[in-house]
This record gives sequence, C-alpha cells and structure tokens, in this order.
Amino acid sequence: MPAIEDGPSVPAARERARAIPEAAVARLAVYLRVLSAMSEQGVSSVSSEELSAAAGVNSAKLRKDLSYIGSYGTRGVGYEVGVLVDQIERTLGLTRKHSVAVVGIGNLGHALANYGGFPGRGFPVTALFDVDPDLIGIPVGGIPVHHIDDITAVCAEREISIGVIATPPPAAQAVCDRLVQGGVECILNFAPVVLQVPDTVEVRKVDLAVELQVLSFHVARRADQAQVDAMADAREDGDRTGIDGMVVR
Amino acid sequence: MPAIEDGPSVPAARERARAIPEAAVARLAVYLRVLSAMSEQGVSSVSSEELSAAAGVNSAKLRKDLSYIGSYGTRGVGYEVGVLVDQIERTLGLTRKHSVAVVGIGNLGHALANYGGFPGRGFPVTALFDVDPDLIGIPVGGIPVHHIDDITAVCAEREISIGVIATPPPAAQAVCDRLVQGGVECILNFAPVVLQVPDTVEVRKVDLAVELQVLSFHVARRADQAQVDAMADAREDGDRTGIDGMVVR
DNA sequence: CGGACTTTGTGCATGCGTTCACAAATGGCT
DNA sequence: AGCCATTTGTGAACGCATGCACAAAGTCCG
Ligand SMILES: NC(=O)c1ccc[n+]([C@@H]2O[C@H](COP(=O)([O-])OP(=O)(O)OC[C@H]3O[C@@H](n4cnc5c(N)ncnc54)[C@H](O)[C@@H]3O)[C@@H](O)[C@H]2O)c1
Ligand SMILES: NC(=O)c1ccc[n+]([C@@H]2O[C@H](COP(=O)([O-])OP(=O)(O)OC[C@H]3O[C@@H](n4cnc5c(N)ncnc54)[C@H](O)[C@@H]3O)[C@@H](O)[C@H]2O)c1
Repeated sequence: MPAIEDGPSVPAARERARAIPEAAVARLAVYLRVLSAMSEQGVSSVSSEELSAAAGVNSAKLRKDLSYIGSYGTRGVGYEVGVLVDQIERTLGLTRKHSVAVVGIGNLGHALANYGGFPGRGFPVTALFDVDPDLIGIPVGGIPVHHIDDITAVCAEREISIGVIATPPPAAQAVCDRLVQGGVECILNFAPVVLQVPDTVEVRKVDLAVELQVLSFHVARRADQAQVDAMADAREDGDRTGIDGMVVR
Repeated sequence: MPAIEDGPSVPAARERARAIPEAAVARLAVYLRVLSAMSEQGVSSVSSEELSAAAGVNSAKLRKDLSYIGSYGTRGVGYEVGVLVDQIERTLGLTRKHSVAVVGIGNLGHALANYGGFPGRGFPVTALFDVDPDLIGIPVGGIPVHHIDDITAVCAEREISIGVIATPPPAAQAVCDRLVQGGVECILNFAPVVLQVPDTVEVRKVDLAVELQVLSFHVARRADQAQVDAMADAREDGDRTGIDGMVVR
C-alpha cells in the first residue's frame, strides 16, 4: 500500500466538493433559507431535529445532507447557525455574485424584474431584453430594457452568469442559443419547451403546466382510491351499493 | 392457505391505476404537450425514438413511462398520436376540469391571472383573492378580485380544486389553511415557506430562489473541476503554471 | 472527575428509478 | 405464405436516494 500515492483511487482533499447528490443540493438551499431566518431572529444554535422540522424533512436526511459538506456540528449540542450558513453558502457558490439577465419582459418577465427577493440573495438582475420596440429603453424594476440583438454583447460585458427565459415558447430556443453565445453558463427556462444546449451549460426549467397536471393526477388517483375503498367496504358489508355508473374495476 | 383470498398480498386488477412513479407522472405531462403539438401539425403516428428525442429523454425511459399507463403502441410501427393523447389525459385526470384560484394578486399573481396557457389546458382560473382594498373588485385577466375573507365560501361554491399561493411568505400558511378549509385538494405554492397541511392535501412548490441556487452550485462545481483539471494537467506537463490568481484556461 | 444524557455522523439495508438488452409482436416485401 | 426489418414492452441489473439504528463524541451536572 503506497503511502503518498494520489491516483483516482484516493479522493483528495480538493475533491471534497463533489459527489453531493442533486436532490441534496436543492434541500441545502432550503436549509439555508430557514437558517438565515433563524439567524435574523437571533437564534444561534439549532439541533438537527429542530432544523429538519422547520425545513419539512426527516432529521436523518438532514444530517446526511449536512454531512456531504463536512462535519460542522457538535455532538450532544447541535449546529451553530452562523457556521452552517457560511458553509452552505460556500458550497452553493454564493460567495460570488451571480448576475442575472431576464429575456422576454411580458407578464412574467415584469414580475421577475420587479421581484426584490433575488438581489437580496446574491442574484442581482442586471439586464433585461425584449424584441418589442415599445419596451426598449423603458425601465422595469429600475433597469432599462435592451433589444434582444444586443444580448450577446451585453451578457459578455456584464458577466451575466444566469439567463432567465420568459419569452413565448417559439422564441425560446433562439434566445437560448444567443445567451449561450454570450457566455451564459446557466439558464432558467419558463417557456414550455425542451431546450437544446451544449453540455457545458446547465438548464433548469420551471413548468407550471406540468405542476398543475401532476396535481391533477393526484386528485384523480385520490378519487379512484376513494372508489376502491368504497367498493371494498360495500363488499365487506355484504355487497350492496354499487358506485353508480362508474365501474372502476 | 385459502385459495381465493384477496388480502394485501394479491395486487388486484383494480389496483392497476396506482403505482406510477411520481417522476414518470411529471414526464407524462411533458409527453402530452409534445404529442398535442404534433397532433396539431397533423402528425398521426410517432415512434418512441422520435417522441423521446422531442421530449428530451432517452427512449427506454419513454417506453417504460408509457407502459405504466398500458400498451397502446404497435410493434414495428410506433404509437398513434391521438390514442396516446387520450390515454395520458385520462391518466392525469384531465378529462375533468380543474378550477384554479389564485391568492395574492401582486406581481406574480397578475402574471398568473393574465396567462392564457392555463385555461387552454383545462385549468380555468375562476377566482382571485387579495387583502389589498385597492384591488378588491378590480378585474384582472377578466376576473374580479375577491377579498380574502370570502375565500372559504367562494372556493366551496365554485368547486375550486387547485389553489395557487402568490402572497408574501408570512401570509402563506394562513392562506393555505383557509384554502384547505374551503375544500381545496391541491396547492401550488410560490411563497418560499414550508407549508403544513393535512395529508389529504397535495402540495407542490415552485421555489425560484432554490432554482437559482442550484444553478449557482453547478457553476461553482464546474469552476472547481476546471481547477482540478488544470492542476492535473500542470502536473502531467511537469508542473509549470500554478493555480495562483485564477487560471481559467 | 466520572457517569449519564444528548445529539451527531454514518454504515447498512431497503426501495425507487433508470438503463440495458432482448424476446415478442407486427407490418411489409418477395 | 414465409421471412426480414422494425419497434414495442418488460425482466433484470444497476445505481442513487432514503430511512433506520447505533456507535462515537461531546456536554453537563453532581
Ligand atoms: N405568465 C405566466 O404566469 C406564465 C405561466 C407559465 C408559463 N409561462 C410561460 O412564460 C413565458 C412568458 O409568459 P408571459 O405570460 O410573460 O408572456 P407574454 O406574452 O406576456 O410576454 C412575452 C414577452 O416576450 C417578448 N418576446 C417575444 N419574442 C421574443 C424574442 N425573440 N426575444 C425576446 N423577447 C421576445 C414579447 O415581446 C413579450 O414581451 C411563456 O413561454 C409562457 O408559456 C408564463
Ligand atoms: N415576483 C416574482 O417574480 C417572484 C419570484 C419568486 C417568488 N416569488 C414569491 O411569490 C410571492 C408573491 O410575490 P410578488 O412579487 O407577487 O409579491 P407582491 O408583494 O407583489 O404581491 C403580494 C400580494 O399578496 C397580497 N397579500 C398580502 N397578504 C395577503 C393575504 N394575507 N391574503 C391575500 N393576499 C395577500 C398583497 O396585497 C399583494 O397584492 C412571494 O412569496 C414571493 O416570495 C415571487
């Protein structure tokens, strides 16, 4: 067994950062919000039980998630809020500012541009784009709207790292391509289309229609289950009432 | 051992409907959108390869997802678009209309109320609520805003099945409680808080801050990886350039 | 100072979801 | 009619995520 070998078999210290499950990353962001709120209220210490309850997860999962970023707790006591905030921020890359550009200043784009929650969390919205001539130059949320043709130049100049697409679906892919060309590394897509990007670019989508349909599915499932239960009850009782016209089988 | 026993050990035929993985349900909604678009363009038949490419997934996954809802394809040929559309709609419970109420008609609430994509897909927005006296009675997207105090009555009366929360975070839990009291079965929550609900109610959340932070994480990870690669290269090359002041390469 | 109590961190088992790979089914072609 | 090319549907293997349960580590108190 060689002592100072450092091939791929030895996870070196600098490799510490990887291997955090995607699902855990999303939860870390939630923990961070809860912890920040606690910090503001003067809470300085928290146990995994308390924190997990506030974040809506089970405490074993929380501890495992935190273990991915290191051991910052004190056994028998809990975690120091400030320490966790710092470590999660570091892990999520929030020590650096990430400038955001919003493309498509319609209903949704306006809401995003006016939203105060982003700048406050290290994501300043620094550029807006649209094609509508009536919008160009008009300030929205304090920032003037640029023409979409300037997108590559402006993104490069202002070091935009995140592009938000809020255009109608047919325009989304073209907008995406131009954002990528402007050096944008990440895209948050609100248009209901599947974007094609080089694999150096990270895409996340927010699809409200899908969310509603998943909810709809659960309503239907619940209704079916209620029918099944009713039938089971009926059978137990000696099979009397059918479920009106609908036989689920 | 009784022969015709039907305890939990025998998954009966009527149990068919359940057991669709949550992740698959969300993808079915995506397939449905792609299929609808194809249908409108007059495409009547599609293979798993084509459909999966359009939906941005791998074809084995697509076929497995479709297999959860039944066998509607023809081997050697593919799927009939119309049939798939019908079957997915049935599975997702879209044969029934799901009335939507939006609570909190601020930046985001306005955008949602004005959005034409929901009614077109079987999710008519039929009620809006806010506390702001200046908004009450004003029509937004053609629907008058009601006072939040009427929420329970109006939800019950209009058979609202989905409630959308777009209020500031501190108000979200109270609004949620009142929606549940009004008989709402599902909630889509835009406020960055963890909602407490009885387990008869389904909640999905859309959390933009989390989305941005996950993207931020990937930027950071990529940057770290670039450094690691650079170091590895440097070592291989005989160790020349250090990491010093940010060598991006 | 020592022992009881609390809470973390994690090895392990379990379950869910993804991917592979191929037999079965079907249509078309000769 | 029979065979070939194609594409579905799914069993099985794999890998990732979740949850359990407990040893390790630390605090606090007497
Ligand atoms: N409004 C919502 O609540 C909502 C909900 C779910 C999804 N969406 C999706 O979000 C997107 C935007 O929705 P919206 O309601 O804000 O639409 P909208 O029509 O109000 O706004 C779209 C804006 O994009 C601009 N635009 C069009 N083509 C462009 C281009 N090539 N480059 C730059 N800008 C361009 C238009 O000028 C307009 O200002 C759509 O894809 C929609 O499906 C919106
Ligand atoms: N605007 C965005 O782009 C955006 C992005 C991410 C998250 N969010 C979240 O969505 C929510 C809404 O954001 P927004 O920008 O529209 O805020 P907003 O302040 O513009 O609107 C909030 C609305 O809710 C109403 N309201 C307040 N208390 C209420 C109550 N108890 N009952 C009913 N209505 C009440 C207010 O009168 C106001 O009209 C917030 O929780 C915010 O964090 C918004």
